[in-house]
Amino acid sequence: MSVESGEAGRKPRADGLRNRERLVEAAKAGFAETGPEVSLEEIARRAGVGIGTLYRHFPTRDAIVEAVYRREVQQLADGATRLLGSLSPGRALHEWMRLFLDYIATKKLVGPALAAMVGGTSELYAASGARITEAVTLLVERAVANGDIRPDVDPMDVLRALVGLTYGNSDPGWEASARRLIDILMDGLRAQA
Amino acid sequence: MSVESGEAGRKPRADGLRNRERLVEAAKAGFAETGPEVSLEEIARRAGVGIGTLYRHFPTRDAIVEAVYRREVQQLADGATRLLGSLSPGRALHEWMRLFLDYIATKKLVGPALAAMVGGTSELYAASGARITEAVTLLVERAVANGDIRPDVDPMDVLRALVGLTYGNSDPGWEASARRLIDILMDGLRAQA
DNA sequence: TTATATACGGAGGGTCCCTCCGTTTGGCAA
DNA sequence: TTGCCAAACGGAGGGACCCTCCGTATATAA
Repeated sequence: MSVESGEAGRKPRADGLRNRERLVEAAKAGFAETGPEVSLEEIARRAGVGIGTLYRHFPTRDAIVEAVYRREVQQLADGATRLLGSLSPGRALHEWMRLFLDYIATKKLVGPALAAMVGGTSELYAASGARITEAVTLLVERAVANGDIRPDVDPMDVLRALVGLTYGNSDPGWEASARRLIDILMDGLRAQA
Repeated sequence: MSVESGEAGRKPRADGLRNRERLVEAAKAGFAETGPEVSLEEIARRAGVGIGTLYRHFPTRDAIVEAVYRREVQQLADGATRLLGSLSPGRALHEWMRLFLDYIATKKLVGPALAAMVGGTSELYAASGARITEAVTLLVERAVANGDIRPDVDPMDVLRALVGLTYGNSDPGWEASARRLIDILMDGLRAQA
C-alpha cells in the first residue's frame, strides 16, 4: 500500500539482458547463413542458451525476426550520425552507402520472412523506412552544405539509387558489383554541375 | 535383345494412376482449406493412401504443388473449348470468365507456395500464361466473329481486366464482387461501339 | 493360372516446435 | 556480508512433420 504501484520494479537482471543480446546476434548470423527458415533451436544453440530461454525472450518466431530487423535498421540509421562525427560529410555519405549494402544483405534475408507472415509486416517496414529517410537526408544535406557534392541532389534519389542497385541481387559477386557502382555513383555526385 | 529397348514397357497399373489422381485432388483441397503449408501427411490422409505412396508419386513438395497448379491451368484452358462446344461464343466467354475466378482462387493459394521456392517458378508460370492467352484469344475471336461482342476488343485487354479484378482479393465477399464486375464487363463488351 | 514387376502402406529415425517445471542466480534489504 | 526470493535458466518431453526403407499385396503379361 505504501509503495507506488507503478511498474518500476527492480533493475532487470544482467544475465537476462546479455542472453537477449546473444540471441539476437545468433539469430542474425543464422538468418545470414541458413536463411529465414533457420530453426529456433539452432539459434538457441548458436547463442549458447537453452531453448526455454529463447522462448521466454521471444515468444514467437516473428518476435525474434522483428528484433533482428529493428536492430539492423537502428544501427544503419545510427551509422549516419556516427560517420558524420568522424569523417567529412562527403566521405561519410560514401561510407554510409557501403553500410547500406550490409543492411540490404540482412534485409534481403529478413524481408522474405516478414513477407511470409500474414499482415503485420507493413508497420515495421514503414517505421524503418522513415528512419532510413531521415538518415540519408541528413547525410546529403550536410554533404551539400559542405560543398562535397553537387547541390541539386535529392536525398530520395540517392535512396532510390541504392535500392535500385540491390535489385537482381542474390547472384554471387553481386555485392562486389554493387560496391563498384556505389563508387561510380559517388563520382557522379561529386561532379559539380 | 529381341525386344525393342525403348521404354514402352507394360501398361501403368490402374491403382497407381488412381492414387496419383486422388493425391492431386487431395492436395488441391488441402491447399484451398489449410493453405500452402498443409502437411504432406495430411494430403496423404485426405487421399486415403499411405505416406509412402505420396512420396513415390511426388518425391518433393514442389512436385505435388506443380501437379496441382498445372492441372488447374490445363482445366481452365480446356474449359474454353468445352464451353465453345455447348454455348454461343458470347455466353462461352462469359462463363469462362467465371471459371477464371475459380482458377484465381486456386492460383492465389498455389502462387505463394511457388514464390517461396527458389527459382523454378518462372518456367511454370510462363507455360501457363501461354495456355491462358491462347484460350482467351480463341474465345474473344469467336465471339467477335459471331457478332456477340464489339469487334475492337483485344483479347489481352480482357485478360488484363480479369487479372486486375483479382487484385485486392482475399477479403471476404471478394468473389461475389468480382462476379458482379464480370457481368458488368460483359455488358460493356456486348455494347456495340 | 502363375510369375513378377509395380505399387502399396506405415513403422521408424531424425528434426523441429513449444510447454512446463525443477534448479540456479542476480539484485536488494537487513 | 549475508540471506531471501523474484527472475531467469535449461532441457526433458509430447506432439507434429519430414522422408526412407522394406515387407506385403496386386495388376498385368505370359
